[in-house]
Amino acid sequence: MDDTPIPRAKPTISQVAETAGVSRASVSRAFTNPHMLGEATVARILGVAEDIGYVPNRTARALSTGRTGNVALVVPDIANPFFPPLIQAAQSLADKSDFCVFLGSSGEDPAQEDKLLSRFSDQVDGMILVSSRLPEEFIRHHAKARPLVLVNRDVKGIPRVLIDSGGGVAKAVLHLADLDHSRIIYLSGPSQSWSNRQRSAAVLEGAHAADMVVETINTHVPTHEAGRQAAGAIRETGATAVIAFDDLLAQGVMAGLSGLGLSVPGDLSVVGCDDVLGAATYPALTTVSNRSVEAGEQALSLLLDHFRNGVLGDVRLVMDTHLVMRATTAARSLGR
Amino acid sequence: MDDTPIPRAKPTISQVAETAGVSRASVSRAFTNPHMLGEATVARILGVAEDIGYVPNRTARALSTGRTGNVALVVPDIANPFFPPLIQAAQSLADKSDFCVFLGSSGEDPAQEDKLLSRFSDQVDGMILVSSRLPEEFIRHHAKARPLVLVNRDVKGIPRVLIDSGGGVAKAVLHLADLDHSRIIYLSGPSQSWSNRQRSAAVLEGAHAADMVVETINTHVPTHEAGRQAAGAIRETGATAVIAFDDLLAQGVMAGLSGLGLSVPGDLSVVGCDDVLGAATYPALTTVSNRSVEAGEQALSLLLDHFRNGVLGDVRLVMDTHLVMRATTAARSLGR
DNA sequence: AGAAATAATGCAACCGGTTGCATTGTCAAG
DNA sequence: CTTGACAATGCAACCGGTTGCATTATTTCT
Repeated sequence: MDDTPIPRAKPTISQVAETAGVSRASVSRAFTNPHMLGEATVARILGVAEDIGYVPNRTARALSTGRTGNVALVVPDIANPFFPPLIQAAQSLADKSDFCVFLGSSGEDPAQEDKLLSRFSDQVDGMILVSSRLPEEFIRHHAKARPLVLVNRDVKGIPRVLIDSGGGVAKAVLHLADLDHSRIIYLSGPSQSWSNRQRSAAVLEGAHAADMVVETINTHVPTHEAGRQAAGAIRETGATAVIAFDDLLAQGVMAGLSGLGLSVPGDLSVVGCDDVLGAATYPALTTVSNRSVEAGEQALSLLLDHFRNGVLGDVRLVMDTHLVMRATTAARSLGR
Repeated sequence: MDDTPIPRAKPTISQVAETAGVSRASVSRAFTNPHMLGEATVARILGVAEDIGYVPNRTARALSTGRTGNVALVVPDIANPFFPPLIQAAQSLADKSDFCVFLGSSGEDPAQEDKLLSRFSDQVDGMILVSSRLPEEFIRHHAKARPLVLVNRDVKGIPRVLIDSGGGVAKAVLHLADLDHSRIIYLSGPSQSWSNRQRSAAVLEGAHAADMVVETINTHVPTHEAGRQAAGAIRETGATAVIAFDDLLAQGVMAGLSGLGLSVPGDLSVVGCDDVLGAATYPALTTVSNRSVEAGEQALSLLLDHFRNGVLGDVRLVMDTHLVMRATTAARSLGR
């Protein structure tokens, strides 16, 4: 005996309309504009809907209204510990306004990033692009299709939230100068990264002002492994301190240095950026504070504001940072 | 002079049809079933589409076909370092099949998780639920609406991918026994967590077999902070070793212990789980390996298979783990 | 040459909602 | 009593695609 008890198909607006004895239009309005209907009618419709388990279909609604109730969030690499708190913050805020968020990870690849944006474009009301590696014209192009907010990327005319790590990095340079270092390394991150350009500039400028000499070493992607591999090159230079693009690199460098028999901060001082590992490393990493949670919230707020209040001008939100001194920096060792 | 050069609206199938001199049906087929059309016609249509920048609308397509090309991924807490690699893996695989992924974070709250699933339900072809905290009946209910795959949750009849940390934990217990510990603590994670139940059971069982006494201390959420706060209670018990639900807790415990003037592994041995921080902590954490990347890939594969090959039975994929010995375990100190 | 099979394309309904406009019914003002 | 204003609801078109079926043109077979 075949006892399939319930037909699988989800109830639609038509079924509610029929069993409530009203038109489909009325059912629709009961959900979106209840004040257009009599109180009793609304109550009855909602009752029936509840009974048969009806819930409005977001896809159909999107097609009809052009509003999807979705936003997209694209980052270079989910697994990079800088991003999850930001993602979390944005998602949690979106949630409160009943928005769903699409997540995309570009793997630091501009072409991939572009593909993701195109895929998302017609299913979202707006997008947030974090640390975009895309050429400016591409960003502009996508911004034309949908409202778009940038994080850590500075494109004139497009709303952006910037974490100004430059300030913190400048302080780090000063700090090293105080400790008597005169030859330092900047271990660079992705060349397309706005943050990297900013940090790089801050190091160069600060060092120049303090009369130190700086050498830059490039990495392809900011990972622990890349940092480790850079350790050898760093030793070759004879520098006594290194400022890394981010904590992951810094941590890698420390691992690599230790593998070469060099101690931190005894032989070299190391400074990270983003304060992403907290005090978890040993020695505890001196680094530049991060405000990614706030950045994620701000970016999403900008988007939501835009949805509600219409157009949104040339917003440029800057949040400053500071130096978190811990245990990986020390006075230049006498031997060097 | 108003020089708005391009009309903002995206081109639709109708415009392509008109300028190519064919019906809308043909345009549709040119994209989805080109072999039904003459070669020349397909070429012409595709050409026109390219010219005017037409790209099929995913929302409209979804409404009409019932297939959305989206999947949902729900985790308890994005910021917990266990999840990002899994998310990354799943998203990256989805990407290759042209799927978009919705990400939801429940904040360890079952009600929130339920709400997210309902919101996603009608915009996705399937969902992946990682470490669900939902009561079984709720999971079954959602599984009725959409194909659903579980990770680290064992519900009969629903496809699931399980990381069997039990094996690794058992080895950890043995390891501690070898080191002469006889009183140990299990620092428990979320009570709704399948992984927690599994680990807890493995500790209890292993300890019993080795004739050790175990005490369990509960935490609300598995965070660094929670671990830190548990340090006091741990000291009170007089135990000489602790196995923590995950690395975050273990790391917190170490921080807390160190604040109390106790050293690891001198005074107490600590074992984590998930190998999420690599060797980044100091001392480097002894822990149980994690296979979250594979788990994410497997879960998504199961879903995709299901989409293509129809129904999918009672799959239960188990991946084993092992103990990664590093520096936070040592023989029981003589003084204790 | 005529019939039947086959290929290429169009017609029109459908997916599940939303919304401008028309219709009906009430009530108050003139 | 009209009549105009307003409240409550229905009609039907629309959003942008997909797809079963019908139609027409072209082969192929006997």
